[in-house]
Amino acid sequence: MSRLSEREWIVLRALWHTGSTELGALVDTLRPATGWNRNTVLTYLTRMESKGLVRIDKSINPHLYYAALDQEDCQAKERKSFLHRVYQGCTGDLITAFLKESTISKDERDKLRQLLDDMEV
Amino acid sequence: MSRLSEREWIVLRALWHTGSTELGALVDTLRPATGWNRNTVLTYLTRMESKGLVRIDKSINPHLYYAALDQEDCQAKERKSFLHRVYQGCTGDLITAFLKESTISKDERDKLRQLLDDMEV
DNA sequence: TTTTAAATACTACACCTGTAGGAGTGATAT
DNA sequence: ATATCACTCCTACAGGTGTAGTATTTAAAA
Repeated sequence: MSRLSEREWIVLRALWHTGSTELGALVDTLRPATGWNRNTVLTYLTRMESKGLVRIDKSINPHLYYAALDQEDCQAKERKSFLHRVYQGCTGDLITAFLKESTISKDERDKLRQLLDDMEV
Repeated sequence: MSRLSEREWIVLRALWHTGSTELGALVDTLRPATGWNRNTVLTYLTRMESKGLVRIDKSINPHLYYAALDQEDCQAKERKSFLHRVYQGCTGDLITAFLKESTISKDERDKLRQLLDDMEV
């Protein structure tokens, strides 16, 4: 229900990326960036299962771990929370701030312009 | 050092808004939206002081409470964290997502277009 | 100046989070 | 078959967070 923690995002990103994973492979994936101990990852997974963030297929051995939530749903929830927490709902200010500090490519700028144009009724 | 919690944002927003505040006034400001007990607010304030988020002027009575951090700095930190956590650093995707679900006014759209144009070297 | 109302200080407690260690269990390599 | 190594389960523990209650001090009102 509440917001995902930093670590939960890291775990979910890995699971979204790989689809379904055994513990060992997941640990290997995560270790370079995080240095997490195998049991640390396992604890995260089981805690996240009880929160409904992860699904564990225990019918086979080793178990298979899945993200239980849709990535776009999680992003949407996080967007909403961020927008209100940091910008009190003012999307214009938010986008302006991101835009000003970004170094997006010409292509991306064109795509955004296109999006803006499409919004004119 | 670590990210601000939801509650910490709420307290800081109030303090940014009012500049400096006595406890009673702060509680009155916060209660409608939060229902927080006076001592709950006080606990937040003292904990936030030890984290360097709030400054307390104890030379007078009742004490005066201030935000110890700059709002724009906090927003920038949160933007950075959000960008990487949720969009792995891809500002274009992020802005697109916010734009698509927004209902920003024509004025704001024009301002954004202007910003994009200014970015063309 | 005594009562009262507000403010502060101190304490509490349950739940969450980060981070594993140890013990048992199952599969695998020899 | 047995030793080994990964995997799972259970346990632990410190520090953070949400949410106050109690006790004490200060200021204001009567």
